[in-house]
Amino acid sequence: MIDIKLLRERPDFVKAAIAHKKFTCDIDAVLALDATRRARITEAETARAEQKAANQEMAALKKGSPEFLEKVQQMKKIAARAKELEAESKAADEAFQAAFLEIPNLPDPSVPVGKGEEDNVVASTWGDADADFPHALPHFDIPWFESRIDFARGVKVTGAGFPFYVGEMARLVRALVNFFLQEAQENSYEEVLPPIVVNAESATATGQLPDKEGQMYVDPNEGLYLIPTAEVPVTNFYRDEILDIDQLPIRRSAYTPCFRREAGSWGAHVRGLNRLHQFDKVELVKWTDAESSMEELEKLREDVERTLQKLELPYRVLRMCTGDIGFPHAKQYDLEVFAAGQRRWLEVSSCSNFSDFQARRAGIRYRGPDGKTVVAHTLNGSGLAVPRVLAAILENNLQADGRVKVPECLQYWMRQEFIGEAK
RNA sequence: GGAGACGUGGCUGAGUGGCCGAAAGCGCUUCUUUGCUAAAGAAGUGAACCUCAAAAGGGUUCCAUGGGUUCGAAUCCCAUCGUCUCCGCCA
Repeated sequence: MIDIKLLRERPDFVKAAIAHKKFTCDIDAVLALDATRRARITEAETARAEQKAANQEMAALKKGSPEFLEKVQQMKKIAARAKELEAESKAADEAFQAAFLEIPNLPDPSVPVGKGEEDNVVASTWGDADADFPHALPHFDIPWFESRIDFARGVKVTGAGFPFYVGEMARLVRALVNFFLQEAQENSYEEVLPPIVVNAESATATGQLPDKEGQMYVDPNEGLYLIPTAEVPVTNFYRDEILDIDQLPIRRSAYTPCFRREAGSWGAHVRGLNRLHQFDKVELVKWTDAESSMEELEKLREDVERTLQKLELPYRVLRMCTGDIGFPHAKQYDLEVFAAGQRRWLEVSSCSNFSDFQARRAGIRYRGPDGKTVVAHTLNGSGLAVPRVLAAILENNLQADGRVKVPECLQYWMRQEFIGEAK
């Protein structure tokens, strides 16, 4: 949710700001609904105040006296009218809320204007994607790939997109998770191990509901959703709470499996590890005050970049354009590693500032220096998603002899320098 | 899963139909006194929304959540959720 006051006071500014986002909404209709709603609320509250005042008088009368009985008859009418107006005001409010929820967050002025993917700006690159990777292969073409990451048995046991990681590959995944968590800890993020199913309130607060319901796995018996990202439970940690400004910024990290139905997005470029229904990810989440979130976004991006650098994978940073940032996003960077076998850039992290948009939905506030409550800002970024990082490692580090060199930073957990030895 | 008890403000806890947004205590904030701290005293101390150009002020709502009864509900009824105790089951 954006700030309703801003919408009322500067509707043209809001319209202009979201004009370049890929979401459409009718600002004027929302404003009209807001006006109606406020009129209805005032009516209903006036009627209710009248009723309450009259009720006070009743309390002074003797019960059962003629005056009392007469008053009761009058009161019935007033009560009925108040009830009616209240229902109207509630309906008007719901209509407004529903429409208001459709308004996307305003992009930050620093976000490049653009229509879609093609207009994203490469902000920086690290490493040499043009270097010679003489032995690189798409990871799914490595001869031993299917014996270490077993898609066929995953299909048998669960379905497509749920592979088994076997032996040293399972250990490599675990090594990556450990490494990511350690990096997060070194960057002052406090680790949490959250629930991986959430209720509808949580999914709504972070913006998965109502729009992206089809992307989540649901348990209709309990009304619970498997999380598509740890962002959901972790951000909701402080839902409906008022924080102390001295606590901010709060930094948290969380490892979880993530579940995505990816309905409709199956097709080309999704072979192997490129897109899965279940994958592991370490997520970084921040809560900040209203002033410092942009600065914290840069720090968040730098934190993730350092981790990528330690893995020695070439990557690039994209400044996502207005047409490609998400619904709740004010600003977003995507980090993509270069997978030399496929010769493709794979998104491994998305670092985002939601400004106060998510926090307003989620009721996350803090008490400002003057004692007033202020809506907090929330941010998050992957730090990092495992399968695509794994894919890039397999492709880029493939040796002439068919083995894959384990990055230095993972050897502490792997206790071996190469994987993919002939079995 | 079965039986029972319970869910009130930051916390403890009163309140069983109108005078209750809610006693009292604790905590917290400010002030006074004091060389400092402590102690003592005084005042203040929830949120959301509507109204108001803004502030002040006024108003409405909120006693787990959602319905209902009633002129009137924290208080009565129903459902849901949660907590605790006992039993069963279980990693």
